[in-house]
Amino acid sequence: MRKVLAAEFFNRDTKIVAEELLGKFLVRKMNGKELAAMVTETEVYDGPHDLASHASRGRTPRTQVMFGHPGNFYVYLCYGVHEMLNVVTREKEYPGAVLIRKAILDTGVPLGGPGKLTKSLNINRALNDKLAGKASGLWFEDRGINIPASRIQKLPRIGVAYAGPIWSVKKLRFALT
DNA sequence: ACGATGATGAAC
DNA sequence: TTCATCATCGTA
Repeated sequence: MRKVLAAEFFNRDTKIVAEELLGKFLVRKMNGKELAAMVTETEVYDGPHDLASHASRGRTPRTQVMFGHPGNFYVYLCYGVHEMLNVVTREKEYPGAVLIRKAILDTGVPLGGPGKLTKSLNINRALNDKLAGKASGLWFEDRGINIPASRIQKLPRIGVAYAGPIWSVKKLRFALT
């Protein structure tokens, strides 16, 4: 079983999408070859009220992507150094996204940390606002792996202390054990 | 513990 | 146009 995830997969509750992306494969086409990595850690950035989300400051040239089409990538530069990969969730006009934080190559090599993951898979802002799919050279696949809820750990998000005492501690990071 | 490194958004 | 800030990582 090998099914490319389409836009409707992402047009759902952001937490559901973040949870269901665990065990799915992120596939990158690079110079004719396909590199596949199973997603093992995600983070939820959901809605205008989420003070950790870029969208909490409203629609800006950068964040408009989050208000856009579900299934599009949101890629931005972090700390002037690292490209961060997100997928947009929910219907148009509602800002939601899932940050892809970790994955493991089918060779067993872990891609740990969102900055290292994008570097390894040659992902950058050229993919910003592009639809996840074979046309863009980067997509998600369901390869039939079923993840039981007992294997999903819910933890606080990383690096969001600026979001304040409520939003910084919410357990919106999902990790596969 | 800290510096690299540059885009972003808000203020002036 | 300036300025503080930042969804990280490698080195110390």
